[in-house]
Amino acid sequence: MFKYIDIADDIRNKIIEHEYTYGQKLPYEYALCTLYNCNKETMKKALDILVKEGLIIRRRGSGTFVKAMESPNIFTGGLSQRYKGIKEVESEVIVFEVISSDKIISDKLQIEEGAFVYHIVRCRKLDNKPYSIEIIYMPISVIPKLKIVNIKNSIYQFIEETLKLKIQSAHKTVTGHISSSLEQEYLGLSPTEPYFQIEQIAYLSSGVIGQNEKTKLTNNRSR
Amino acid sequence: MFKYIDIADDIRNKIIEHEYTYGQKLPYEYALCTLYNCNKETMKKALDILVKEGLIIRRRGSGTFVKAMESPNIFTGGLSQRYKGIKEVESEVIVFEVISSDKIISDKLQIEEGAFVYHIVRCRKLDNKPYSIEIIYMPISVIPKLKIVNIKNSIYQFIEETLKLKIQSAHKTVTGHISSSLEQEYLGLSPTEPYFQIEQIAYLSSGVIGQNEKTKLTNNRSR
DNA sequence: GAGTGGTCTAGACCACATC
DNA sequence: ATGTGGTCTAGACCACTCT
Repeated sequence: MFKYIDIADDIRNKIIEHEYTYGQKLPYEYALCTLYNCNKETMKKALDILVKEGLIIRRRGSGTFVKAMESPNIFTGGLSQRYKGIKEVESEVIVFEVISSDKIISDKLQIEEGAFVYHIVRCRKLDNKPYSIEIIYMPISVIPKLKIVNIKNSIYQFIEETLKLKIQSAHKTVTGHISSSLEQEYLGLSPTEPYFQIEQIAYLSSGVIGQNEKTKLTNNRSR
Repeated sequence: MFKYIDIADDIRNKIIEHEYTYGQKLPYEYALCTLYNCNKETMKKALDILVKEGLIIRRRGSGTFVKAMESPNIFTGGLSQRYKGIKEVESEVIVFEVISSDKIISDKLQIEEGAFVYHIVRCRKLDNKPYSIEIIYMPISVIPKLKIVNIKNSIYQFIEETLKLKIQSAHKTVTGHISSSLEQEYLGLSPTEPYFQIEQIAYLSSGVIGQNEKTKLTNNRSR
């Protein structure tokens, strides 16, 4: 019925059938436009669908890449959330260490088993009431100089504002669990009280750090 | 930084501050374009943001409306989901009756307390394994002629294909719960096993039934 | 500077809703 | 028939990345 949906379907099939393989760069946008005989905006609509589905990633200035098996840069799990709302949040850092990754973690992050990763456990508080435990595993190669003060608040904020790196995309999956003893202790749950687990995999816009100092943050909204 | 985000911010503020009130029709798209000095596509991008946020609803041929307090047409709750995946689904109908709505239900559906609603409880099965219980409340005025055969499979499908009504939008909220005895019985959960509750409120594109018989369903995808 | 995506526009045409 | 949104286009310009 609609061109951009047809195009998205076609490209999705090519990804599923490995005609476009993991990590591969897709043809230049205008080349795709020629191929599908459509306009750039229409192509963008089509590709935006696949971006939402997590199949591809688009990098301004670089290109469009098939994402599925590409390495995420951060893996956070076990964010057990009890309340929503946008308020000031504080974090109590429970664990901050560098460990050798086991199979599960190395799989999630697509790194070599045994590679060193930060292991961070934070208890996040809202109005002094704990509302979530966040467990983060992140390869030390992403931010070799991470310090404990950096993770007292939002790690994402630290990454974006201090290190001038952009979180390119993040995908979340939600599952339900019975609270473990760790959660019970820090969140004050009863032994059978369930909670949410949100697993998030984040991608930086570039795997490489630094040399972005010239980037300016323009926060001025027009109007 | 970007015009369409600024416009969305501005209109969102006007909705929050009740400058545009619940149920009100927003100005014609081109009028908004004039107001914000922008193009139609840009305006669409802006409004699409608010659609995603659930603040407005857009009806082709009718207009754009502030949604928050508008009456949903269907309220389904307690869909406790254990597995995901797209496979064939069967439904065992556990309850199919018409009841008088209590306060909670009438609030959710924005109808008069005591108004008659269908009360449907279905156990959905995947490969003969129960995976969810779905509890639906729907004003009888939406589909006065609903029969039990119609709900053996997807109610949404029935509504869309047989009655030629379009589900205009649906919003879901997800919460976690300990399984109740009902869920334990039908899903075979242990007493403390948690599950998901997905509460969904669906809006039809029109509150009025019938007289849409001329609508054709064109399923032929080009290419 | 060259390559690549993102935004924005003006205008055409189409699909659906309402009268 | 008229009002209203949705899609699509051609082209301009901007923002970011990489070398």
